[in-house]
This record gives sequence, C-alpha cells and structure tokens, in this order.
Amino acid sequence: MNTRDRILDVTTELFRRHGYNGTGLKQIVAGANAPFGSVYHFFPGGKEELGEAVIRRAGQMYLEVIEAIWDAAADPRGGVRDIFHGAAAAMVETDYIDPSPIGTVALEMASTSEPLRQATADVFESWIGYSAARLEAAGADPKRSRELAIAVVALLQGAFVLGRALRSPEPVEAAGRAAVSVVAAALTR
Amino acid sequence: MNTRDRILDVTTELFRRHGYNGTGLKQIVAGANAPFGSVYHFFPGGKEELGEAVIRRAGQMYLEVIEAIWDAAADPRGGVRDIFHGAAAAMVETDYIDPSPIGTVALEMASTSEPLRQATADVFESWIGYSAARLEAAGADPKRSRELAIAVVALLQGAFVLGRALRSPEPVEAAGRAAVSVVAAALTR
DNA sequence: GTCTATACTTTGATAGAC
DNA sequence: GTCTATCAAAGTATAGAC
Repeated sequence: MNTRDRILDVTTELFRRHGYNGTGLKQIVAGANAPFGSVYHFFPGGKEELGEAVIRRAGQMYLEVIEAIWDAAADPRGGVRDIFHGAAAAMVETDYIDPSPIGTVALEMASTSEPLRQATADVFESWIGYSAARLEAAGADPKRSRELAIAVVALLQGAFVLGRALRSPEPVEAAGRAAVSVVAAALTR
Repeated sequence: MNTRDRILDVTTELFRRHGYNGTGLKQIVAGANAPFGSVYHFFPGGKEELGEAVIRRAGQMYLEVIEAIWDAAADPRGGVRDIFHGAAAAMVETDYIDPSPIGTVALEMASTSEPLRQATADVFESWIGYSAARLEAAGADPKRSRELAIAVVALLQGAFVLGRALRSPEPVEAAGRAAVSVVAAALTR
C-alpha cells in the first residue's frame, strides 16, 4: 500500500480511539511507518488537511456500506435493522472502538476549525440525504422523510456515544429497535 | 464564588467547546483567574481528577433539569418534548456549543482513561435509570422501559452531534419528534 | 518522494516562596 | 491557600540532504 493511504488508514484508526486532539502527528507517522515529512508532502495543510481527508473518506466509505445494506435488505425496516446490527457487532469485535471517527471529531472541533466542522456536516448531510431518498422511495411522506432520516442518523450516533461509554452493545441494539419502530410508523401511515 | 467552583465552571465551559484533549490546564487557570497551583491543590489527581469531577457534576445538574421538566410536564410526551425543545433553544442561544460536555468526553476518552469512561457511563446510566422509572410510572411495559429510555438518551446525544456539526437546531427538533413518537407508541400499547 | 534533524510552542506537572 | 518559576515531554511545523 502507498504511503498516502497508510497515513490515512492509521489516522482513521487513531481518530476512532482517541479523537482528533488526542492523536499526535508523531503517533501517526510511527504507525504508518512513514517519514515525518511525508505527512506534509501529501497534506500540505498539515494536521487539519489530513483530518479533513480522513473525515471525508470515512464518510464516503460509510455511505457505501449503508447503500449496500439497503440494497440487500428486503424492506426499509430490514435495512435499518441490519445497519444497527452490523454496528453493534463491529463494536463488540473491536472492543468498543468508535465505529466511525466522524462524531468524535464533530464534537471536538465544531467550535475550533471551520474546515473540519464543514467536513463533518457534509458527511452527515450525505447520509441524511441518501437515507431520506430511500425512505421516500419506500413510501414515506416526502415532507417527513428528511426528519425521519435525521432521527435514524441521530439514533446511530447517539448509540455510539452510549455504547462506547457503557462498553456494551445494548445501546446500539436498543436504538436500532427504536429506529425500526419510527420508520415503520412512518411507512404504514 | 470560591476558587474550586470557578475552576469547575470554566473547565465545564471549555470542555463543551473543545472537549477534554482540546482544553489546556493553562487555559483553565487563566479563565478561572486562579493560580496554577490551585488546580493541584483542589484536584491532586491533576487534569484527570478535574475532568472526572466536571463530568459527574454536569451529569448531576442535567439529571436535576430533566427531573424538573418531567415534574412540570402534563404527561410523558410533554416531558420528552420539552427536554428536546429546551436543548434546541440552548444550542441556538449559545451559538451551537455542546449543551453538555459529557458526550464529547465519552467519545474522546473511553479508550484512554478508565476513570473518565466510568464517570461518563455512570452519568448516562443515571439518566437512563431515571427516565426508565418515569416511563414505567406512566404505564410503559417494565420490560421495555429501559430500552425506551436508552433510545431517548441516544436521540438526544446524537442530536447534539448533528446539531453541532450542521450548526442548526433542526436535528434536535427532529430527534425530539422521533422521541415523542417512540414514547407515545410504547404508552398506548 | 523519502528521510532526518531540528525549531518553536504548548502541554501537564512539580517545587518552593509567601 | 495563593502564586511564581521552572521542568521534561509532547505537540505541530519546517528546512534541507539524499
């Protein structure tokens, strides 16, 4: 794998464990077996530019995972259920590392770095927009599909916070059942 | 106000904006107009002990706010609705500072500091336990009241993440309507 | 593009005078 | 209890050889 991708991979992993401020550039180059100068070669804007790239790449990867799950699911309820089940399983397997680095960076940096805040906002909007479109296609009221999608994404992000704090998959499972119930209610109306 | 409380207040405020790792001890003593040594006088365990005190105090304060809202509300739906309305208003008023420092610290530190992780877990459990008891008293199935309470807390925390990233009260309002709908469904069954 | 060395700043923490 | 001075380590960033 090339140096740039190794740097991105290691930084993503470190952000998931320690967030943006908790991750040092020295840790990153050590983990990526890269010379220190390479970070500034590939990301001239330094840590902030690297962080933004990590957020946007992780957001895109997750969007593709969500798309694949929706495509494989029989109906919207099944799609939502599978997304939360997958996330719960991932948390247990990884010893409760945050499934995605995005929520942590959003909370840490929204008041500090406008480029990073904007990157997290763009990612969340992409998830919300995609989910709203799928819910609408499944029969949800167009006027309520965005609100519904926001609730599902909020349940997922909030469940990550609780699951990580409690070191348990229970919050993700509970949030998943709530998400299915909210979606089901909107579709049978 | 005494020095110890000033330190706690300033640290809470800084955690809400920049999280645990983004807040320096020097910033704290500058903001609190306190000598540097006072931090170690009142919190011999250093930053970690101070952080734990901030988390537990904020968690207790929020629990009391939630209790007051429940007591004032006509029914559970109203209580849940008021909690989210209040949070949305607070975010707008404070230019989208995180309403509480707890979620950020939980995500940042869960894999790094066991005392801080435990403190965030204890706070979330106290919110979940109290909310579950109120829902149960209102007629929710005892077997489902905990799951319901977890979903409401997850919606709230997730909405903070999204609201902060998007700089909008929309996610908190949307999550609030979803929370009311989930609670209402569980009570009319 | 790779790698090393280094500059400069900020961090958390400690010692000791008052 | 208050306050100052200072430390060692870690933080980001840069320069320049190869």
